[in-house]
Amino acid sequence: MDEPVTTPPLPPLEPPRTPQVPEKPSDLLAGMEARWAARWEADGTYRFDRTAPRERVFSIDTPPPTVSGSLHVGHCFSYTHTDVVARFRRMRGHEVFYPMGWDDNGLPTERRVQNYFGVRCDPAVAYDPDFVPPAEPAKEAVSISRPNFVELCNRLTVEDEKAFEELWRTLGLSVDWSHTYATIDTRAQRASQRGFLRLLAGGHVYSTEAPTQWDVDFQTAVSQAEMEDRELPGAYHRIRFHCVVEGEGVGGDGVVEIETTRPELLPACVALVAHPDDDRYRPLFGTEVATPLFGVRVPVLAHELADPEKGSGIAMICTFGDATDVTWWRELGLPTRTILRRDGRLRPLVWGEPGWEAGDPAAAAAAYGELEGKTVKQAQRRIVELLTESGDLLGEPRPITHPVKFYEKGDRPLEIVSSRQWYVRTMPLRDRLLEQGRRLDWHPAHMVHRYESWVEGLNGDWNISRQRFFGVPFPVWYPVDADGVVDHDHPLVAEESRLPVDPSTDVPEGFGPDQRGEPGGFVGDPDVMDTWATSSLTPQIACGWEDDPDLFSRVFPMHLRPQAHEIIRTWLFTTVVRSELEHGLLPWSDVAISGWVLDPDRKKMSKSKGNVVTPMGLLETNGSDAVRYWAASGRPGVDTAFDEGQMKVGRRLAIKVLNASRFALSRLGEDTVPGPGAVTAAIDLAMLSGLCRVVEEATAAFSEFDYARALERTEAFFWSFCDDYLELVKTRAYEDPTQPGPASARAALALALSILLRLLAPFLPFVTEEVWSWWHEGTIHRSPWPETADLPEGARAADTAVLDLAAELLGAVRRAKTAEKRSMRWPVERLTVVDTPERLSMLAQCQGDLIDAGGLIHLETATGPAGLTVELASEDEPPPG
RNA sequence: GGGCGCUUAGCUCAGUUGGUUAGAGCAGCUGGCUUACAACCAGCAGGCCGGGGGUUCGAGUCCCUCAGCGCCCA
Repeated sequence: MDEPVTTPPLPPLEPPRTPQVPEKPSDLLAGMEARWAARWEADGTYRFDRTAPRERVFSIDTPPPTVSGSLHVGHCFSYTHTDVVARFRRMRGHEVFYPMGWDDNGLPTERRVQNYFGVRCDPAVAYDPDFVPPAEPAKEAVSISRPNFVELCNRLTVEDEKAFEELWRTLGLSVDWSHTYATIDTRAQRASQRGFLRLLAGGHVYSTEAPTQWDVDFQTAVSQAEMEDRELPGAYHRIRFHCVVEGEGVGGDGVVEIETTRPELLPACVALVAHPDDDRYRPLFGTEVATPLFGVRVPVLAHELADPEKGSGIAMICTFGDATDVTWWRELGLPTRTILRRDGRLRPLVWGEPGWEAGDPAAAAAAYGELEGKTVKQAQRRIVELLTESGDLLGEPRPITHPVKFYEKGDRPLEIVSSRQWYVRTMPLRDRLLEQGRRLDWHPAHMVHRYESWVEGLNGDWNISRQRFFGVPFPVWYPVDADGVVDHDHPLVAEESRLPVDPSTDVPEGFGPDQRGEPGGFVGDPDVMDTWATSSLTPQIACGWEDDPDLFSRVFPMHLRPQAHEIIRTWLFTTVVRSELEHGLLPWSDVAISGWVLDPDRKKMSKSKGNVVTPMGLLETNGSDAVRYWAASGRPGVDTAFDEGQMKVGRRLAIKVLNASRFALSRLGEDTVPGPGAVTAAIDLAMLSGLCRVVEEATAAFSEFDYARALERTEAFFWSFCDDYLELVKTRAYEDPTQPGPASARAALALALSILLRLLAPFLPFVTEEVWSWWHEGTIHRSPWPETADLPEGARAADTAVLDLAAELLGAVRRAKTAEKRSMRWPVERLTVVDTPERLSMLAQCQGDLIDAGGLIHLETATGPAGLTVELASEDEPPPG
């Protein structure tokens, strides 16, 4: 997107009132999350103002969590990253559009419903309006109709969504809960179907019957994006084919030996293939050989993709063993011999019929009869025995390890079957998609490589048909001709105004329900869409595409897509595809990639580990601010170890904020809080000068989505502010407020605290809001992000040297006391400082504070080579007080 | 096979365009109940910056190379 993120003018900071400081602030920690969450909801603190002009809007394409998956600590981690950015932008004056979605569409929900209720969806079963699921899942799954199954899916996801919302509210996500969607809800279905129909009208989708990657357990097609390689043991089997014409073959012995890892596919063999330059096989090209056991005549052909180095250099082509088989089949114009059913078992065949001509049909049938009905694994074992008996298996199988394609959620290797599917034309778009991906601002920048290598490696169009039940149906029907043949080439599409439709119950325009499945009638498309076909439209769904044009014009294209890196090839990629095809635009300007949460052994946090420590338990034990602190310490894109120790550090920080605030605000007393102009003391200006730099750095880091850096800088400053500055000004701030020194200290305290609280507010929304409420009327989360202009001129001009010197000398005094095993209250008889005239003149500017904080009785200075002597008061001299 | 990232204290990590003596927190150790905070504070100790080579007045930082770990793609 070319449109820059602008910084709108900030609202003025509301003047503070007299602080009301609680006696023991840490008592407030219990129940703090619930208290403020309820208050923010009641006040509409995070409500999106939909009248805001587009220039002021910052919109976020929140990842919809898979609600049927388990809640785990990784959710708290990555969603906090987005939330701190959202809060920063809001304080910068943006109107933040931050909706929440629920991903309930698809297979994870189906699986959960099957296990939870003990049911199985069978589309052949009729709808039972009175169906009640078993109280306890029975051993044998109950078959129920698709509408009943979908009802159960909807019922369970509502419960799951409640658990997520509860977690998000407790964690303090500044989501606008009036803008939520679910990927299976009516709006999402309408958008998905409308999106599909637009693609169809634009010629960007097509349906075809083609070899497809198929999971035999889930019995659905899967797309390239859902596939993964797994290294599996296998074995090369050397098998002998017999030449049809005597005397041919390698060396004229009448045989050709191939090697294959899938001997069970021998009945599906349609050709042998070798490289065109391979001299061993060149004489055979154009001849025919017969498959062992089955005696089917297949040609020997040449193709560049045959690898002379692999096996014996000549391969058998089956329909279909792998993707290369598909390429050969297509490019060499080979016939199809399908032997696998969609459940992964070998189907019945009649040998001798067209396509299955065998030298000896009875023998072929006998051999095949040993395999029919078996799984590929079982069939492989048996055919190896048969080939051994016939003498066509040569030597022992040679074990190897090789990558095998799996569905990422599957347990058995994918098979390739021919079936009718809808495809989105992505291949012609590759260059354009690469270009668009590079125009995004990636955080961290190197994540663009994940996108590039994915797009460059695309090997086919995007299959969006899934043979499943809980999903968005395709809004199309197909005419059935007078002979009962379905015409897939002329789909009957739904009118956009009718969407969403379910073609299994709704009927196309101009037809009656009684014409379903009849000659001259219609049939509905039986499939549902790939979940990514819906999730790729989250910007459109969340922004109200077509349903709410006014909202859409203000929030789309969006500004930020936050997500994890493992779904760059799915969610991010498909969203870019859809936005390009529908709008010709990038869907967002910036992408922020979160890392993973690793367990202490540096492995990706597993579900079982995540379940041991529930995220809600973590929030309750440590407080949400503490968990957020841990999460925000993980830099963008960097995998981060699960570390409850870091949460304890966050907890300490949160408590420190409460206590330090109580201290600073209690100095301000009943009087008016002095304004920044009252800051005159050198050491106060030095402190504010340091804070000025922190404001600059935190703002710059946040603007680049580097929240971790912003936190680190702010936190480091805050601790030294507490340890040194507060100690140094403690006494002076108590003194007569009408005097310039005390007035300066109080003004500096008030200003620094106000700025520090606001810098910390995105990370620690609960304690900062708590403290803010002690002395301000409104919420801190809508107050302006601090700017250097808030600081007095003198502070911006000053450096931190005076404070650094005072802290250094105070440190020396503390060291001396610790070395003598004295309490910090023990008086110092004499501190002698020898240094340059410049340093001594700085010391003169802060010596009052140093004397008070160090308990110095005498401070002596001299010009000379730097040196320092601390003399503690003698032991017989009792400490004062 | 191609690519991306990581490797700094016992652990988790900062270290921006090369620039004083490499930092923080946790854990450890030694002390201290100090009028904001014992849910705290002060202090101490702890490093061949993965190995090797190079550029430079100067390298944790830049270049080359090797190794290990993780991931992406084929």
